[in-house]
Formats: sequence, C-alpha cells, structure tokens
Amino acid sequence: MWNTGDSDDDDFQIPPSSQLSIRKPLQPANATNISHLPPNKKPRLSRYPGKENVTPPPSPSPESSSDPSGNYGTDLLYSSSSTPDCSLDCIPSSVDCSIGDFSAPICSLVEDGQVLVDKLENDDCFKANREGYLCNSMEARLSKSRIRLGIDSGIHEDESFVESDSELDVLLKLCSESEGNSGECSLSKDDLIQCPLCSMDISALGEEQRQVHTNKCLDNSDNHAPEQLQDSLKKCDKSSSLIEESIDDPVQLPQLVTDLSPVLKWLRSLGLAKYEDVFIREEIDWDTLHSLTEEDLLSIGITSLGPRKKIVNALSGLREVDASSAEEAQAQRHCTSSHITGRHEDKTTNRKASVPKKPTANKLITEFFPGQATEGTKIRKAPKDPVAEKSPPDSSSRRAVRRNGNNGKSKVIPRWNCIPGTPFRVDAFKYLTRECSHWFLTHFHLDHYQGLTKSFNHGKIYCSLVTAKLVNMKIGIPWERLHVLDLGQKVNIAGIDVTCFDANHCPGSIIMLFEPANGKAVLHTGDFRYSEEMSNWLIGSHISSLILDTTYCNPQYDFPKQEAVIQFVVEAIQAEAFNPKALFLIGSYTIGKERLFLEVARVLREKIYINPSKLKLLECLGFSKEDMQWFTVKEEESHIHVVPLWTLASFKRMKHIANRYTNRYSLIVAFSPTGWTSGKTKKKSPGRRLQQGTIIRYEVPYSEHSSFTELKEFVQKVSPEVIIPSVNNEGPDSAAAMVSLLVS
DNA sequence: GCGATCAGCT
DNA sequence: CACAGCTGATCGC
Repeated sequence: MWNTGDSDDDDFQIPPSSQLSIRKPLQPANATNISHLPPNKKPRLSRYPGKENVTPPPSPSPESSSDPSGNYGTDLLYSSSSTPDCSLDCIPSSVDCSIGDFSAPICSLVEDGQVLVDKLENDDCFKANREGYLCNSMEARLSKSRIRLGIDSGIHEDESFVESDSELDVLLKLCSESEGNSGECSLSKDDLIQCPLCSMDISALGEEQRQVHTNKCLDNSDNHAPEQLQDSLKKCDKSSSLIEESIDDPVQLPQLVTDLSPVLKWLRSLGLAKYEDVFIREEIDWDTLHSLTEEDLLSIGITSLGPRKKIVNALSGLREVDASSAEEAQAQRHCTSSHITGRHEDKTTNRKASVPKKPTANKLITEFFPGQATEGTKIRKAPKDPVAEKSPPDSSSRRAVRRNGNNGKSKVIPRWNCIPGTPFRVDAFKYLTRECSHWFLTHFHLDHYQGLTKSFNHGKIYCSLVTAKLVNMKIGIPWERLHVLDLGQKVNIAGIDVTCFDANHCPGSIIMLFEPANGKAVLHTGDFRYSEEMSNWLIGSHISSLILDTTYCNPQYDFPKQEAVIQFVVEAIQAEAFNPKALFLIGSYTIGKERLFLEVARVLREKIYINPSKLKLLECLGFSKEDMQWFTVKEEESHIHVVPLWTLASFKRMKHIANRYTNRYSLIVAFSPTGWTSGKTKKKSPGRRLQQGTIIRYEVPYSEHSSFTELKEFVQKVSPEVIIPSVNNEGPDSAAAMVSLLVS
C-alpha cells in the first residue's frame, strides 16, 4: 500500500510499483515518427473522416439533462471527441504522437509562406493523401486551405491599405488596438460594406440606412420558415431592400403602407400572426393599438391568456417609448456600446419614437435604447476581459447581468467577443443583439455558450459539427439555425472568408480565422491548446488581430504535454491495478478530457465505465466503433469510472462514492485533471498527490488550454499586430503585463 | 409548472 | 486561484 497517512499533500511521487518497474523515460515532444504507421494507426486528423459534408441528422428532441441512473448523484452527461486528435497507440514507447509529424510534407509545400497550386498538385505526398485515406481528412483540407492562405497573403502584401483620419477610422483604431475600451465592433469605411444577411453592397448607404437595411433582412429571416431562409436572403436584392428600408422609416411610412401595416407587422413580430384577421376585422390602426387594454383584447376575440399577455406586455413597452421624448431616446442611443452603428451619430434626430423601428419577436422595448439597459448592471464575477474592466467598474464581461431590462443580455460586449472589421460575434450569446445575425460558437462549454437558449432567433450560429450536434441536442436549437463549419474549409460568410481549425481543446472546439475585405485578418483562438501544426496552418497569413485564450498566461503555468500526463495516469493505475479492491476515478467535464480516459482504456486494454447518458452522447457524436468498444455502462465490468470533475474536488464527495462501494472496493484512486495544478506544485511537476485514509487523489496537470510556454511560441509564430486577451483573472494591468511577456 | 437566470460553491 | 461546471433559489410567464 501507498502512504496511508492522512492529508498527505505532497507533490507528486511515483507510485511504488512504478518506481520498481523499469520504464522508458518520457520522450520529448515529436520524438516519435509515426508517419510510417499504416493509415489505421495514424492519428486521425478529421473528427469525422469522410463525413465532413454529411447533412446533419434530423433534430432529435432535446433530452433531459438529468441522469436517470443517478450515478454519483449528478448529471454525467458527457460527450467526447469522436476521434481524439492525438491518439496514442502505444503510450510507453511513444509518448508524443503529435500530428506535427504530418507537418513535414505540409511545410515543404508552403515554403516562404507561399504555395503554388501546381507545386502542390505535383507533390507526391499530397497526391497520396488526396487519393488515400486522407483525401477528405483534416490534413488534406488544411493543405488546400493553406494554398488559399498563401495566395491571400500575397495579395495582402501587394496591396496597400490607405488609412484615413476620419472619425470612423479613429474609432476603428480605438476598436482594434489595445488601448480601446469600447468593446465595439466596427466596419472599415474603406471596405466594401455588405449587408451581413443578403450580402448586398450597402457602402453607398448612410450608417442609419445600413442598419435599417440589415434589420429589414433580419426581420425577413425571422419571419420565414428556416428552410426558406436562404431563399429569402437571396431575394433580398437592392430594389426590394430599399423599399423595405423605407417602410421601416417612420417618416416615409404613410406614403408607402396603410395604417394597418405597422400593426400587422408588429403582430407578426410577436409571433402572433394568427390574430392578423382579428386586427384587420376590428380595423385597429397603430394609434388605436396603443390604447388597447387587456379587456379590449379579450372582447375582440383574443381569448387565449398567453397571446393576450404577450400583446399587453408589448403594448406597455410601446407606451414607454411614447412617454419618452425623441431627444431622450436619441441620447440613450448614444449610450449603446455594442451596437454596430452606435459609433456614429444618428442623423435622423427627429425620428418619431412611437413607431418601433424594428419590431421583432421577443425583443423588449429597452433593446431599442440599450443605454437604459446598461444601467443598474452589477458584477457577479471578476471580468476576464481587461477592456470590459476599463469600463465602469460595474460592468462585467463573462458573467451575465440580469434584471437589466434587456432580456438578461448585457450590452457591454467585451472586445474578445467581437471580430474587428466584421459584424460577427464569437461566443457572445450573453450579449444578443438584433444588430448581429452571425453568431459563432467556438466550443460547447457553458461559459462560451451562456445565454444561448432554444428561443434563439437572432440569425445563424456557426460552429463545428460536433458543437452543432451538442447545441441541437442539449439546448434544442433547430438545425435550421445552425451552420456547420468544416475544419480547414474556407467559406465565405457575408462577404468575409472564414476558416476554422481544430483548437485541440475539447471535442468540437475550433479556432477561427476571419479574413475581412479590409485585409486585416483576425484569428480567434477560442479556448485552445497549442499544437505545432497550428502555426503551420497559418503560414502565409498575416494576422492583424489575435484574440487569444490567455487562461494560463502566466509563467507559473508551465505544465507538461498531455501525453506525459496520460502516461503518468496510466502508470499510476497500472501500479495499483493488481489490487482488485481498488476503484479508479477519472474526472471529466461535460465535454473535455476524453482523450485522457480513452487513452487509459486503450493502453490498459480495459473498459471504462461511463453512465448511459454519456454513452448515448458519445454515440451521437459519432465516436468510432474502435473507440466505443472501450466504454461500458455496466459498473461491474470496470473498476475505472469516469466521473464529473467536480465530484473529485472534495474528499467528502469521494467518500460518498466510497460508501456506495464498501463491499467491493477498499481503495479509491482518483485523478483530477486540471491545468491549475501546475501553478501550485513544483515546476513541471507531473502532479500532486493528496490522501485521506483510503482515498487518494492525484491532481494531474492535464490541461486543455495552452501553457505559458506554448502561448508564447504561438504568439511568436503568429506574430499579430494586436493581441486581444479573452481571459483576464487579475485585472487589466496584469493582463497587459502578461500579454507583453508573450511578445518579449 | 416550467424555463431562464442567479448566488454560492467546488 | 477556479479550467467548467453543479445545486438550489428565484423570477417571470
């Protein structure tokens, strides 16, 4: 037995039998060349090899998150990467199976950051990949993608982008450079400005008209069945747009529509089109509408409580606007911080406020005047974003505010949620706004999708296939709202080239490269763990802004490679596995850390217990048969159990588990994989060991975020002009200092 | 009753 | 610390 003293809190010590056994030392990264392995032994680079363009399955009904089995008293609904990107077929002898091995042929194709297509086509390796199993793989697609990246880079280098000193440009600089604190996203005046929905060139329109146009398109999209969305967007051509814009303009309204039109429009925006007939029959015009009471509604035939309440509620909002003067409303408009057009003065200061500018479903009236909405916000948690923190101290970035009269969505959007030069938002569902219709989700972790509910109707959500499946299954977002981005495939969204890559974080996590027309590429890492091929992907791309996951942006976080930690866990289990009364627990998130327990299973050739809901999730995500064979839902088949990480956070909970198995197990060995372990142990220590009686917990520095060293390497390779940190735990000054360390 | 959100916790 | 959750309470519909 190991040290059985209570509350042992030493840094990691090799388990006794590990000390006794003869083992190869850990190999340095990339020491193992696996390129000679047969295809089925190579690490798979695509999450869904050969299935990248598969049409997503029909939407299953969102399932309850509760765990029917009740195991460990919590929801054990997990997911996993369908194919971990760094599969280890033989841990002890090949510690690092980094797919960096594939970088060699790729690198040779992208010498000097430029790639000629014919050179690539003639490359034997590339041909082999195209024709072989990799023809549809991540790698092959990355190669293709990089061709474009190289070419694009050439274009960018040749072109000079003239900066003007206009007010807009000054604002743009504020937005895109470190000193800015507005958190706004903006478009460059020099750019071709397109409607993000219909892609129409709206450069010639004034700022207000652009917004009106975009809102109109958005309304169209909201009012159409999802399958009709694309068609409707295509139909949103210039001429029809102009008419629609006019309709939205209250000044021109009487010339173009009947009095009933705004009422019917408003009704439809509430999702109550079925009562159009009633309002037409009763000849309720816009003015009459304002004076309607609930009794009136009842008397005209709106007998259902829900719709009636909805109308009453919306009417009270309208009256609020009536009560405000146009000037007041205008002043409030200036308070908008995350508004695309908020950076310009509204030229139509005499607008009548009584007509809703953009009546849309589920939109509270306060959304029209976000300045109001931001009042009274309060901090729940220290913001992770330094820019937001520069705002008044009561603003928060990663924790949503509530009761702010804005449907719970704070208007102070952090910079890391915006892509400069585009109208796009990334992981910004806490800051939903009508002005944006392109919402990107980097991965399915709560702190990134928070605010996203099944009632989302603000446009499209762009994410990986794995994330899309999770969003559909767990939140209930219909597939029509989801747009799957294939890894390594450049797509044009609203006139902006977007390419995504595996972020090496959790299943489905992606890094996104945005290449707007202004030539200022933006790379958003989401949450990511650096791997060498990442910088290879970006060869030839000049990155203007890097929105960086700075979770461990501190020199104290210098943890080992995941493979080394996996090896440690494997050895620790091996060391104790002779004991039939030992239960091993491995911590995991809802999604994340799958690679750890999957590799443990593979190497030990032993099944791992997961609960049924987790299994269902893994199946849903398309885990391979080979991978699936390592999981069992029968507790008695395995003495290695996967549990939520938080279960392992306290010995009390682990004792609870121990009590459930008093007859079967006399020892519990838990592995709590977290990068934070690194900060509180000796440098590069593979872990920390804690023990209370017959319960041992190893805190192992298995991180799905980049270490400080990795961050530094990544930043040096990407060499961006500007770094926008996405995480800040210790205040803006600290973040700035840490970021400066990265580039020093 | 239910979904969304928040405070507190690990 | 808090990666990324979870639980229970509360609010609004």
